[in-house]
Amino acid sequence: MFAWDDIAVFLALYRERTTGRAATALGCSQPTVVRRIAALEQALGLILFDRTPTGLVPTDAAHRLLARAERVERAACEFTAEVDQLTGSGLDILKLTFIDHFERLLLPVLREFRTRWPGVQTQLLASDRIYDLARGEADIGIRGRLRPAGDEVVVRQLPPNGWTIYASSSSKPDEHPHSPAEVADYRLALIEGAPSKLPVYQWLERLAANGPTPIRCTNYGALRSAIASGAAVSALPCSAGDGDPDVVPCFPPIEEFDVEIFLVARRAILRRPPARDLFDTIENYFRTNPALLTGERG
Amino acid sequence: MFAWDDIAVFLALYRERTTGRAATALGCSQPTVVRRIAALEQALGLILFDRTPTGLVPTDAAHRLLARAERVERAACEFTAEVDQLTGSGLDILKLTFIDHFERLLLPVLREFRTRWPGVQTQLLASDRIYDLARGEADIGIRGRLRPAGDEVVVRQLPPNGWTIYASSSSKPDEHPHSPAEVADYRLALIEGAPSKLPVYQWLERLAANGPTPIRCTNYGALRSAIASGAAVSALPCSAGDGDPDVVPCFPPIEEFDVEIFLVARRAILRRPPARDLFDTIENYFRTNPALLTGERG
DNA sequence: AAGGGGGTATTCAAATGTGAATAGCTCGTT
DNA sequence: AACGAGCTATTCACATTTGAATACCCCCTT
Repeated sequence: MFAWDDIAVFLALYRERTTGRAATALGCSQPTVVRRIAALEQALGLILFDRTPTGLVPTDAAHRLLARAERVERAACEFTAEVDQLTGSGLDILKLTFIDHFERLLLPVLREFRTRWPGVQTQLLASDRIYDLARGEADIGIRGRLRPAGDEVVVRQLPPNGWTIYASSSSKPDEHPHSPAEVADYRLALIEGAPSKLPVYQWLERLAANGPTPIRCTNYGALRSAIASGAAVSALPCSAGDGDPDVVPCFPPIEEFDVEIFLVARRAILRRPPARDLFDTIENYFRTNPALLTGERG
Repeated sequence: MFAWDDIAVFLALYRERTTGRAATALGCSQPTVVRRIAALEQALGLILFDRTPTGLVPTDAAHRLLARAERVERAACEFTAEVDQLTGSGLDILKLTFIDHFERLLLPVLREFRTRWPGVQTQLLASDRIYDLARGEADIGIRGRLRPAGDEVVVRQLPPNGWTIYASSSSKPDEHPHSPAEVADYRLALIEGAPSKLPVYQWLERLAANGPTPIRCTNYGALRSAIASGAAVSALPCSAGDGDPDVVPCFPPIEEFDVEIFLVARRAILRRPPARDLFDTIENYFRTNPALLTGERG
């Protein structure tokens, strides 16, 4: 059996990509990170990172495990959130809830926020459940598709989340499509579950019906792996794909597949300066860097 | 920040009720359990257990935290399940998925199973997601309400899960109802989310509309606390309430609120003797102790 | 009243995990 | 070719955590 704590090491390493940065993120020393990740790999019987002179790069196994690891982290965050409700010490804690991969997109913002307000703790809650901001289950969040309603919440529309087709960054120019019309000629990866209802994946489903047998994935992590490995091409949100060194966009985002995104906060919480600051910072961050969401357009 | 590992200590202690048994369950020594739980309480700023000469009894806070802690545990189990899929070493692992509190109900069975088949590992997967047995995401499970279908799975109907109204075990006879007709006269606790669709809670919703303002809970743990504390009465499945020292049934289960329960296994997995054994043992366990599910009926 | 069995908490030597310093590696630059 | 920046891995003295033994406490039985 492995130590659950080591999952935190895995996540920090996955996000920071070097043992040194992961160590500061975890609040321990660099040798400790080396040992703990080695111990985890040993316990799991699995290589999670390839060691390179520029840092650690996650193996395929690591990509497939990411979603599960994040679930553990979120469950732990919810545990502490509940603790804080019980102790009533929630006064200086901000509960955040973002759609899936946005957590990573906002890492620099959150890091800077934590240094600016060292006394304020931030907690990331699970996003697969719909946290009801009006009831105080979360303070600030980013929601997709449906505009949140109600007097209790303040809503700001962000630049739309663009989507396009991605291929492995190691693929040659002729191994991936260069326009939507060419997509049908390549092996596709499809996603199952809730995301499969997005227009872009429904489009891919229709294309796949007449093309080579598609690869079916149960979550974004697996989908990403399928693309990164070069086994297939598929759609990803630009907010996830554009920052990912292992995949490249095949062409600019397809506007009709844009998904609306909203920054939401409890009205009450915004009276507290740190919350107001974070809210404004996030809004500003995406307004000044819209390409993070929309992708690079012509 | 606390150590995620200590959540495992909390869970073991919650289930075993003594530091000694928790220690053997965790595979560490009794002093370690004492220190780790003390450290956790210190870190959280919360008393989780009252120390008595007969063992540790969970405080109200512990009851409210149980569900969150179990989520962490399940997420961790899913993590290892994924690891085992990746390493292909899943040969001697049985993946189980039960509806919520059944995990605790089956503890004695699982413990005995583990001693009878020491080489076989058991993993409990999250039950809030529907694990598809046919696809091999889980091997053996207990499902409610809908009879699972398909050629890939073997299904056995278990005795129905009975439901009745429970009150605090410290309440006096005149502080709780003695028949369904009297229920409307007491303060009720109601549950939100998926369980609220069960007939028994819909009945309570209707009763509450004309009675004192009800207490609303978001999960079974909170509901149980509300009842145990004496703040309200409400419905619980007999499989959960009858084994709970802090609550007492007010009258025999109401038959019309019975919920059908099915034991399910992948057909393929039953060819392996340990799986077959566990399957038969669980079925037999509930057939010889139907009251565990149905409750004590006049 | 004495004794025994169940529990929690404490002690102390031994095992384990930790961090500062550093070795050793691969790059791009001079 | 030498250098320095940036990284992973190792070393070793030190701090922390662990477990066997045991103290201690409560309660039931004799």
